[in-house]
Amino acid sequence: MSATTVGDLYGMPGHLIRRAQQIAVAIFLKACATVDLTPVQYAALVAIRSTPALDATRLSALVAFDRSTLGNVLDRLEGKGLIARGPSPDDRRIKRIALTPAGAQLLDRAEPLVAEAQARILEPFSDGEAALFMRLMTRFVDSHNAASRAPLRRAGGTD
Amino acid sequence: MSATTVGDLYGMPGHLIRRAQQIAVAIFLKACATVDLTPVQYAALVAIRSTPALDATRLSALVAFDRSTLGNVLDRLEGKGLIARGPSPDDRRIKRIALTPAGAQLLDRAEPLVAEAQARILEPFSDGEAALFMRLMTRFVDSHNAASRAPLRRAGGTD
DNA sequence: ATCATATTGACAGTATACTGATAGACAGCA
DNA sequence: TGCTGTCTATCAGTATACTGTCAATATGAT
Repeated sequence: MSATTVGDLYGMPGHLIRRAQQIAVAIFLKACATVDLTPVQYAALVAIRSTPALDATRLSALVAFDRSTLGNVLDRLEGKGLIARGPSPDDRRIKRIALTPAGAQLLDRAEPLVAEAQARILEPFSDGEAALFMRLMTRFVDSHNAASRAPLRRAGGTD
Repeated sequence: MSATTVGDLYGMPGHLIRRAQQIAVAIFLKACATVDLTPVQYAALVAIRSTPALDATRLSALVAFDRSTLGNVLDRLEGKGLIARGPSPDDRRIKRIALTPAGAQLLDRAEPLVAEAQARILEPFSDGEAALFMRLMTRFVDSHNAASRAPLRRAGGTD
């Protein structure tokens, strides 16, 4: 039989990945408390800044968000005055998304904080281990890219 | 200067970990569709089975859930008839949690499915890489254990 | 015994994420 | 032109998480 025990749980990749995500988010939020940004909001702002005339569907593919979730994220960013949404001249289905000046300014302030958070996330590792960790994780998400509902699709030209 | 671009995002540990979690959950849910269990629900059931006279607070520490979230998880498990909650004879604040026969049976059915999901999660890796991945992840969550709101605390005796 | 403190379970509020459905708009084809 | 299929944004429903708060209950110190 060999029924699973709590101890077995700790050795399951799914459990470790869930814990890692809990931890990474907590570190990010703590580091970015002064700019009041979540990891997802930060990623959205970065993608919006570096991609002109972006629409929600393309944004969701760029940063691997679920489309259904993205609408709420954008609502919050718009509510905070960090982005603006307007109609597209070409296609009336599309809403174009752009940073406001306030959004661009906040993003500038956020960047060093995010860099610090990322460094803190890798703190348990030596330089070599960190590189190895990143290589393994990159291969993991690349190999499994199609497995989640929100697969990442890199932009055509802009980045 | 050197403003972050979308491409930089892909190389951030936080982003990779978020993607990995998306992927691992998707694989789990697909594998366990026939038993209708989420990763968190499965972990709760395993912990409940292997720990007699468990209460919610101790359970949350065992599997590193947030206590506020755990109440809802237990509500759902109770609604599905998989667990039962009753008062403790010693302490009227505490509700004891136990598996129902239906819960035990479902857990038995779930276990091979979960094992398959865990194997599929590690599929991108060779055996050696998978072991390395697990070692790095284990050290990661152990080192950062205190960083999240729901740090894991292993049980005293039972496991 | 009483009072200060801690613990337990619960709740409201916010944010992320997925499923599935829908309405509006576009594009290619008969 | 009208039909069909596709794409866009959005919504309802469910599940996971975190913050902060609260009342009821225990516990330890006095």
